[in-house]
Amino acid sequence: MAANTLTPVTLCKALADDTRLRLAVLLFRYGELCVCDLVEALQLPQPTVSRHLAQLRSAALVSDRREGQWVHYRLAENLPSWAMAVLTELMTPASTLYRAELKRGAACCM
Amino acid sequence: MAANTLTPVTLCKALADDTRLRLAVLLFRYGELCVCDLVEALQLPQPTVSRHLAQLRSAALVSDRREGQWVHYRLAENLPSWAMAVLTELMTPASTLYRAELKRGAACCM
DNA sequence: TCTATATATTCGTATATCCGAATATGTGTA
DNA sequence: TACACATATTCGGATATACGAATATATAGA
Repeated sequence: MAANTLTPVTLCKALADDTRLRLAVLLFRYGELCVCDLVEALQLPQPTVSRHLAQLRSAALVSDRREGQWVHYRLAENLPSWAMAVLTELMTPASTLYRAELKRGAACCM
Repeated sequence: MAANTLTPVTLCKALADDTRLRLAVLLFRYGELCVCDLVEALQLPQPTVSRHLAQLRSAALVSDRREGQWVHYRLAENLPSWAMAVLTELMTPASTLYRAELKRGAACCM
């Protein structure tokens, strides 16, 4: 899983999975969340969430920051503007679909 | 390959392949093209192009129109506005990447 | 050091996806 | 009907991807 340059296809592949798109929606909405928040919001096993986060990371779509035992994920800071624009346009319909996740994402493990 | 409702994930899956994204770029740019134009522009075997077009069709992203021996493809007319917005944002970087295809796409089989 | 908690990775397997090659279908024309 | 051209589909195999289960790693605190 080599680190990729973000291209249109790379971005689409990264978001072409329900779990990863839901993760992206949560990070887009809340800015930064730790893995346990994401696990709780998505109601999926922790290894599943970690694996998908690793894919998003290898697509250069998100970055992580460790703080003690927790690892916080966020959308990559240096995202190309076109990628941010695509994400923004996807958020409108996705936020509607994933309302339940967004609700659960409001809680924080800290 | 059942006909899908267009969701954010469906759209991303449809565009998560180099060939299909190039097809989308061509159709976005030229409005309507027949299969032989697309084959010429992409420099790929005709069955390959047909198969990918079928996937785009089953994602409800494109529609086709037969005219004699030719079948013309275009972006679906009834595309949800969010999908058109996402496509529009993807076109900027994709058009840069796929300049050669766009150049070849200017020719028409008629 | 021992333990608990948070997160990441590996392994095995099931399923999906892509492609080339071959073939089928549809349409126009002689 | 026979043939040519445009397009679609099927088949078989290679590769990619997703998942559950188990395990490994990292950090904090007793």
